[in-house]
Amino acid sequence: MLWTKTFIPTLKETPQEAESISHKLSLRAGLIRMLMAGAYSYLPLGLKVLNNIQRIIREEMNACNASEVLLPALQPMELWQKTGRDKDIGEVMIRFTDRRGRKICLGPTHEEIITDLVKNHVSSYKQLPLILYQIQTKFRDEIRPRFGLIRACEFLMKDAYSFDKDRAGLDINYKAMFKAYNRIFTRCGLKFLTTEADSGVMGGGVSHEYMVPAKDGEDIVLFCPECKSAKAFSRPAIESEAGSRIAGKEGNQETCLKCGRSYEKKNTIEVAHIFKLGTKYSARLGANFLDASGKLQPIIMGCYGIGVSRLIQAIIEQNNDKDGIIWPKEIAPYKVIILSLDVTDEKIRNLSFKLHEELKERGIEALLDDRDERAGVKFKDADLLGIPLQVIIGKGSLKDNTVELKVRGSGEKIIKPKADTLKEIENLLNG
RNA sequence: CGGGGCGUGGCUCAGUUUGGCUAGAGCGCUUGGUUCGGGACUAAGAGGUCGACAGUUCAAAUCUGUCCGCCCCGACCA
Repeated sequence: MLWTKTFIPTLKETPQEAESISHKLSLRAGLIRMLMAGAYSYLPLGLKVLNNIQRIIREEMNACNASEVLLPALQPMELWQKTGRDKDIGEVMIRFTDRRGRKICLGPTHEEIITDLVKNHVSSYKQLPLILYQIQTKFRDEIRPRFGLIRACEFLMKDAYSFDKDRAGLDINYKAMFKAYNRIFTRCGLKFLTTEADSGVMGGGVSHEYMVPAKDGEDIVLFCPECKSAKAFSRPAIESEAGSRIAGKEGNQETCLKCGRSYEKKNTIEVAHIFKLGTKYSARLGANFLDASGKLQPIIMGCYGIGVSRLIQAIIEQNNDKDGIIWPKEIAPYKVIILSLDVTDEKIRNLSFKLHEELKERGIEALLDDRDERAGVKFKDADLLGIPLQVIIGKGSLKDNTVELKVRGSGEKIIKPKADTLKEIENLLNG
């Protein structure tokens, strides 16, 4: 892709609206723009990142024999009244009445909808287990949207639902999802913790949260440095510039239950939450099946959510330096950026375009900075965007018949004979 | 919703305390010249209902009131 043909509005200064690092960098690198509080537009670079995250999620979900569906955002209120969650969820749900007087809401989550769907088509134990998932926009009228994509009123979620004939089946699927999630977040370049958590409004029994340690994270986790166990913490402790402040309820468990060590508090971003739902939804909505002995049973369910759009910023929180973003390889919007330092020089220009084509032929997506800008501007923007590998084409490389590469993460600069360019790029990307 | 902060060209901000001439600067944008490997210099330009409405006043970006928007802290959550 040519820079001049796409839309990458980078900013030299941080817009007033941003406070957290990831929010600032998302705006500065031209990934997103705010339309209103809690609603963001994804620009070309942001969308590419979002798509890469989705690709990883799909690969790992499909590997668990989960099948992708896409459910409506428009939902009838009746279904929510049947489970009683219309009251539990309350004001967070965006509701309205259509022209025919139907009571409608914009889906904040989809347990009711998926259960209703499965109810009509699963009637035998022979059809179980079943895992369905979707990547879809959720709507929540959040009390306080904040930190850009971290807490938005319209956001992208991956939600998976497992349907089993017994508890043992649920345990198997739950474990499979747990492992899949570990792979997903590792591939996203994240360091993360898992905690046992409250299931809250979702209901059911066991649940785990995936928490990404980040300076500006909203959630506090108690982490045991000894046995590496972690625990959700309901009392937030915010380190502010004015000093540390503690608010909320007292009397929480301060030492590790397993080894007695004192917990460390970590600020984190919750990127996923998985639940063993049991029969809460199936029983209330009548999603039953006939077991091997011909007895009617409610389907045993689990649900598994990932905050997809939120992940963009969670990843940035853990992968940045003073110059900008440092994308993990699988997430990067482009693998390579070619800095054509002087596009008015025909030789430099031709060499840059030629490399761009050659990379394309090899299936390597590169961004070619073909703007008529000074070198300094291109260096700064390339660092800001965080594309893993920079190929710098200027007078120097032309003269010596060499190519100059810079690895964004390490800052390492590599000079190689021009003939080895493609080989070296492939080595660096695969290494 | 409660507490705090902010709102002035696309972006960052000055000016508001103490009302006073055609509302400023930097960045960005357009055109020319000089530059050209880490966000250049220079000249000439374009671009603003000073968040909105109402009020006070000879006179309002500036004072008063109401409303709206955005950010931060709390309850909520992927």
